[in-house]
Amino acid sequence: MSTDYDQIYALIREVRKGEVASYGMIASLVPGVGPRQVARAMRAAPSDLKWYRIITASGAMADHSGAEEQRRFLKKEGVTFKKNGAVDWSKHRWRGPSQRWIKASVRSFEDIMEIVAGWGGR
DNA sequence: CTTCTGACGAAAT
DNA sequence: CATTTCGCCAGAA
Repeated sequence: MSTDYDQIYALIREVRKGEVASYGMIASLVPGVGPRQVARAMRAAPSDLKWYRIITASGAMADHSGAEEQRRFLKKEGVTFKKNGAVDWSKHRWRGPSQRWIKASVRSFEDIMEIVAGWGGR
């Protein structure tokens, strides 16, 4: 549904330069949406969306044709990688949505906080 | 309606 | 770590 996609895009716009989020992290904030749906939304992502800030839970680039390009974009934004080539989550993990986004969410502030806490802030 | 297919994820091996 | 297995679930065929 287009509505879900818009929710997903809105969240990704919350991820700032030098930060990265996983498909699962984004999905967990949109009721009824799973990781695979976030991935599906990426295929039709608006050209101005910073799609490359979304990676897999393991820290690797998802398996798609633009993976190499994605790695370059992230590097250019200052994202660092570990020996195995995966993004260093402890240094670049997205902190969560802004206050403004939370207010617009159907979910309670507490629920959002619990979800974000589950990402293991480190 | 049934099957197949993923820019995924968590757990098991 | 790397691989495999299975759960998920919206679209396409």
